[in-house]
Amino acid sequence: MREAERLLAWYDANARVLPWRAPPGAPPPEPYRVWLSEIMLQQTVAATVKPYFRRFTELWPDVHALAAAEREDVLRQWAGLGYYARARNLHACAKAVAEEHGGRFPDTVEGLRALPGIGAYTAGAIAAIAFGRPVAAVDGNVERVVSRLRAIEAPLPAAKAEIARAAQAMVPEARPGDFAQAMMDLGATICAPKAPRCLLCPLSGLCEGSARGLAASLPRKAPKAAKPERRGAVFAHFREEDGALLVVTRPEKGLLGGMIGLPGPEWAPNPPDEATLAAAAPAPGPWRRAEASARHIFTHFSLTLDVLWAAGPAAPGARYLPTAEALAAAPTAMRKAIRIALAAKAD
DNA sequence: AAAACGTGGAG
DNA sequence: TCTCCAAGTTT
Repeated sequence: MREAERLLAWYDANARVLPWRAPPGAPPPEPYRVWLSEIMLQQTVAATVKPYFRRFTELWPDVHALAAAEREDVLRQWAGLGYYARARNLHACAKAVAEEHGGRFPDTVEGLRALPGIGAYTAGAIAAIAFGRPVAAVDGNVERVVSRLRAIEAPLPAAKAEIARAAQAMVPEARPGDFAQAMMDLGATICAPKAPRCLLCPLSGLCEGSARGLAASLPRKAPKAAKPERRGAVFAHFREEDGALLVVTRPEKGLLGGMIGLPGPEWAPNPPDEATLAAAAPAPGPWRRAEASARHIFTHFSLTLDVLWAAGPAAPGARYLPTAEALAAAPTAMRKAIRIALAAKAD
């Protein structure tokens, strides 16, 4: 318990001020806001989340409002944040809470865990922060802090269970929500991945990793696979009357699922040949090739997208969006391609 | 159980 | 320019 007390004392003086957070010791924020922020924060730094959180809470102040929203609007507002399955699950979860739970989030780890998009970490975080349950919320920060504190040398992900047990053993009965956030703040600001600032750490005297000079090298991780290259092409078709851009909705599942994009052949190790290109063109052309290509790095592969553009009469049955709207609703990879098409057309 | 799934900031 | 990787979940 000594660890938790030190950490909470540090948190009382050093807690980051964040829009989804209550000050140390204050009553917790609404579960809806805790949940929304936790989903957005998955694999995403706080600074990136802030404007999205503000926008979502303005548009949809509670779970009923979000449940009643059009899914397309939710995805559009999420555009740019990445991991779009989160947005699809967010909407599904809002509907489940509104329709099956009377608009109230479950207040237990098990109940939360059953909702779409809520895994072990997020269930723990909501249970602790919104409902005061004495449970650990083990994210990347906590794995780092705990593996250093206990000098756990087994590599991730094998060490996950051991780390989770050690984390749970640290959770205090009082202020478990503040404790969870304190662990994350410590990991984000002091117990940093590369250069831990042990001199400023409230737990340094209790830290076995620091004592043994191991802190900066923990947690150990299995080496990651190399990133393959993929090539593709997209067609930017501008409707001649008004310059609106032809867009398609990407397949429901998979990469950028449900988001809008520019049409084009499937991405492959090699650039598409002429026949493949011709078969994928959404309108007659003639197509001009932009000088620049769009380059985008995804989690598990790198992509180079050639950009072909043309202006002409509307293709029958196609959807056209004003370019500003297309840009706003598109995921980043597609935004890059659209910008290149716009620049080429302006020349 | 390993792989799929985004993006941008830091060093 | 390049590597690392951040408040993970799903299949």
